[in-house]
Amino acid sequence: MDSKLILYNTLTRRKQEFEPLHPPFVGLYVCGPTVYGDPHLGHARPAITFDLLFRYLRATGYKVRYVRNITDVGHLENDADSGEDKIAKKARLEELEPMEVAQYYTNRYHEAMQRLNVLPPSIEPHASGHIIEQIAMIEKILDNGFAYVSNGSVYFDVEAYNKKYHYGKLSGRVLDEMMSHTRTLDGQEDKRNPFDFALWKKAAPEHIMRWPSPWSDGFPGWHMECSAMSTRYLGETFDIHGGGMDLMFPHHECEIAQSTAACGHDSARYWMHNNMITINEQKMGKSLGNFITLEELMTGNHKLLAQPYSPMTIRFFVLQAHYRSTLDFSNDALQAAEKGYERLMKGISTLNKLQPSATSSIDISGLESRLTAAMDDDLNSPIVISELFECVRMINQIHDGKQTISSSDLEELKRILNLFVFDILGLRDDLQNDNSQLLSSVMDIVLRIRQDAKQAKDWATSDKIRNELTAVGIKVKDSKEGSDWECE
RNA sequence: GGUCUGAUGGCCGAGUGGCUAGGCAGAGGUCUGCAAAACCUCGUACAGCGGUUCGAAUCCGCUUCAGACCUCCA
Repeated sequence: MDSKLILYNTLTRRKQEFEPLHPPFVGLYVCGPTVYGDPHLGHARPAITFDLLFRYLRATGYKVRYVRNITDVGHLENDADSGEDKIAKKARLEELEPMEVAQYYTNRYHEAMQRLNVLPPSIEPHASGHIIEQIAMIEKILDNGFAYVSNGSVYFDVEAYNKKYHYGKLSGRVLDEMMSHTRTLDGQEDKRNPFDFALWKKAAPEHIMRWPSPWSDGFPGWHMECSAMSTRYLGETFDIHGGGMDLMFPHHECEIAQSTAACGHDSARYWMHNNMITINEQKMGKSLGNFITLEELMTGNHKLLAQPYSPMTIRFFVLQAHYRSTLDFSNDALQAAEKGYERLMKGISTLNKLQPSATSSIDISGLESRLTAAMDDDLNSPIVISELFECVRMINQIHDGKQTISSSDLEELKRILNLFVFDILGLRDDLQNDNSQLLSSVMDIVLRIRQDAKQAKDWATSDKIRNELTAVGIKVKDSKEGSDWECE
């Protein structure tokens, strides 16, 4: 496929042509979930966004190493807290081993991702499994003079770093301005400056998750894991770093600072950030308590949900908006996505039933390049979908006998749609179920009986068959050629 | 207060100097014994006020409103 991918790079605040360091290889790192709670709709956005990127890069011939971490340690409750991290806190509440909690929610996350047809990353490293790498990186930062030890903890010296480099280059912040607007919090007496952040934190006696280090028994700071693991698996410099917009500051800013302080140069060349899913125009998030878990969405078991929504409805809903736009949740929007998804899938199954003609009255020559151009333009999946709906209209016109398609065009159309609908957008036809083969044979019999009744103008019988099928969720569709059917 | 986004028809959402996506919902029609599906037609929308331009939803300025980040968060 001939493509020239353009991506919006948060670092430069503009769209740039994507040029990998070592083609055909691409290194992609994305911030994964913190596994202390059930995955919610907010988690679906970055997962699907970067799944789309992963799939598209692969479809265009790149060999991608996609690293997405599991954060199972290291997120402090807050700076004013005793330093106990979230996982340990949750563990005490549930009286479970911390790793049991992490494993449970990791499994839950994987289940949800599988249902959303999100491909597993190439490597899924755990923060707890890379303490050694994190300690080594902290030592390097200390050696380079951009960190200091204080009372068993290690802090990043933002001021020293900013003299040589630019702290704030990603988020557009200026250190001097930040200094004049920073509140002083309690429990920060170990730090030289309030905006210094922890690289290593000494554990309080009651803290369960702890590891030995040259400075104290403790645990790594919030941002260390991503710097350490991206370097470990993708090298000091790699192609793309992704994550949610809310991670831009401080998380990604600190990652840049850490990697630069340790290695002397930038790590990721392209920074990509997906936008948030909002609910009543507010960010959906754990801290706001307005989130809907993916399980609730799929079962409909939540007071805001009018009905359950299938995983593919959710995926389609996410893909119908561009990843850098906020996407507002509502039942109306989800229901529209559900209908749209069904229309697309019905179109694909109609395509597979089409009979070719000697010639084509339709023109599909520009289709693939339009679809590719849309994806190349910073992953514009909404445009891809609008093109696909044009195809559905075309398919239905052919089905209705209003247009014709040659066998070579038919094969080409099937190839292109399979590529974009299933391989790149990652949709799955969930409208077909496992018993479809058997059901289809049974339906053939039933419909033949009904056809006989119609021939005999026995409308009472034919209507009875149709009505009773409708009652169990099977819709009968009559046309000139005969009868067809579909499940609700 | 700082940094940064955004405001598009009933709803969701692309686009971003002239040709004004797409889906859902709605109206009319074709087809059909009826129904459904499908197909055809239709809404002329871009927060407000100025400015630039032959021409702006699209560029510039101001105003209003909303959101994100600045403490864990996708």
